[in-house]
Amino acid sequence: MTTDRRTTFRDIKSELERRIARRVWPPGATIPGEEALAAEFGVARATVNRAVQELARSGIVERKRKSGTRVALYPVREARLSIPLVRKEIEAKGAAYAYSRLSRAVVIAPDFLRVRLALPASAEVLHLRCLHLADRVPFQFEERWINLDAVPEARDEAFEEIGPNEWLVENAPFSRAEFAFRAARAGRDEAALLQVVEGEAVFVAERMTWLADKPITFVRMVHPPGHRMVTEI
Amino acid sequence: MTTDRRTTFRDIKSELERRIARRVWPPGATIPGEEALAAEFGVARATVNRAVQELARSGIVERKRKSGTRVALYPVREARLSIPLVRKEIEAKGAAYAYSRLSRAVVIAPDFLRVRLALPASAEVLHLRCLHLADRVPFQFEERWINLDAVPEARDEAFEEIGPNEWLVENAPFSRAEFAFRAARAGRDEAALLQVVEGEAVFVAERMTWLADKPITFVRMVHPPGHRMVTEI
DNA sequence: AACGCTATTATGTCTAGACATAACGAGTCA
DNA sequence: TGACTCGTTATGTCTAGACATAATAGCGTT
Repeated sequence: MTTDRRTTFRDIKSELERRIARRVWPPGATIPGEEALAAEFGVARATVNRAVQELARSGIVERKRKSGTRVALYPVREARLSIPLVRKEIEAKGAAYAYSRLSRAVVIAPDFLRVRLALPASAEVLHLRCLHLADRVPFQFEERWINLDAVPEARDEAFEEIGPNEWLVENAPFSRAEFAFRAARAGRDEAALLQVVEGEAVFVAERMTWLADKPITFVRMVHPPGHRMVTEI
Repeated sequence: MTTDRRTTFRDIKSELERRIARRVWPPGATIPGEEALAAEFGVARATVNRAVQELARSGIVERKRKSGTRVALYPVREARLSIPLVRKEIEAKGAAYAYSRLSRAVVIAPDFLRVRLALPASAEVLHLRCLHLADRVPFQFEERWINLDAVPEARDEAFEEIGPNEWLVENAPFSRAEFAFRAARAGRDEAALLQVVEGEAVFVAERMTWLADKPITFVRMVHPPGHRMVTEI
């Protein structure tokens, strides 16, 4: 006996995907309207709507009122890149996490930071340097600046037990963030901390965050060679 | 006269976001059920459902049947990383795009590829090496392998005018892709092609794609130093 | 105490129908 | 010819009600 469940929006979504993949509807073609698809699959229009909307969100089709829905010519594939806490990332690998604060100082924001975060002249920031280890091996060197005007509570935190990342997650929510990833050569300090040869290729991730247009923090995270940032569609 | 439109799921979503940001519901707290929120906002439960589901998708809350919805303790922030065609990427910068095929050969899949794509022994693949330039400056070195079992048409394409990326977009759709990003040191060949010093830190992006569990292609894209991959939330 | 069944509960999804809204095209008027 | 208006159409969203499903808590049995 077949378990004849009713058709879900998922069924419809994957059937539409299949047709697009098999070029029943080639790139650029307009696919039938929601009404027609609803009739074909024997479901309510809302169900078709949900299926097609999800396809649109993932960039496989493009929708426009009145014009209809068409298969995207150059699908802008979007990978979702999840950015967990370092600790979570390390624990997810099954490794033991360890954290160490290297230095902490309240300083006048250096020029490059003033420019990038649009800080006023002589703004005070908290400068932190930390190391995150996985199974006692250096995993990430973190260099962070926190805008003390936006997060004055940071002035009273030593960051000896808890990493700035985790502390900020709990104490300073952000509404907008900007990420950048690049390759760089390890400087003398970084190389020593990460226990690699000076000049080695390191993976650098930078992040700036804001809460309602007020800059919160800028962080540079340096990973030793071999580190891979992975994602999928 | 105020245009009193009715409350949409967007209104509800942003109100919930606001409450979470202002710690009306601190991290870890359980927020009211859909029924209760629907009553509060004076809307149908389906409307609340959509709002909360979108929050769940972006990682701000976590939902579980029976247990309810709670504010994520460590919100797994998800950046959307759009992966356009190289050509589009270069043109978007306002630079002139140029493409050049360096080599093309049908070969037995090398071991590392066989393993990564789970190809049978002695599977034939098309090996391509190409260069993409922005304003005559090397922008990306592309080394690609195409599974000829999955995409036999590739055997008849010279790839002298059109890049494998664009060709595949139009001729071999994929349903799943896996990306990896890392830093590496430029080998002798790569360095020469990208016109950088050997051993320089280059940004490497790798991508594997499948169509319904059938491996399509593996590509290694190497960018010269200075390249930044940027995204935001 | 350990196990397995059952009722309960919150979310997940579907339906049928309705109105809203963007965008195009045709017809109207200056 | 050009600007404006209005109807048409496909998608966008909401409602009210229903059933589905996962997960838990509590109960009873061994």
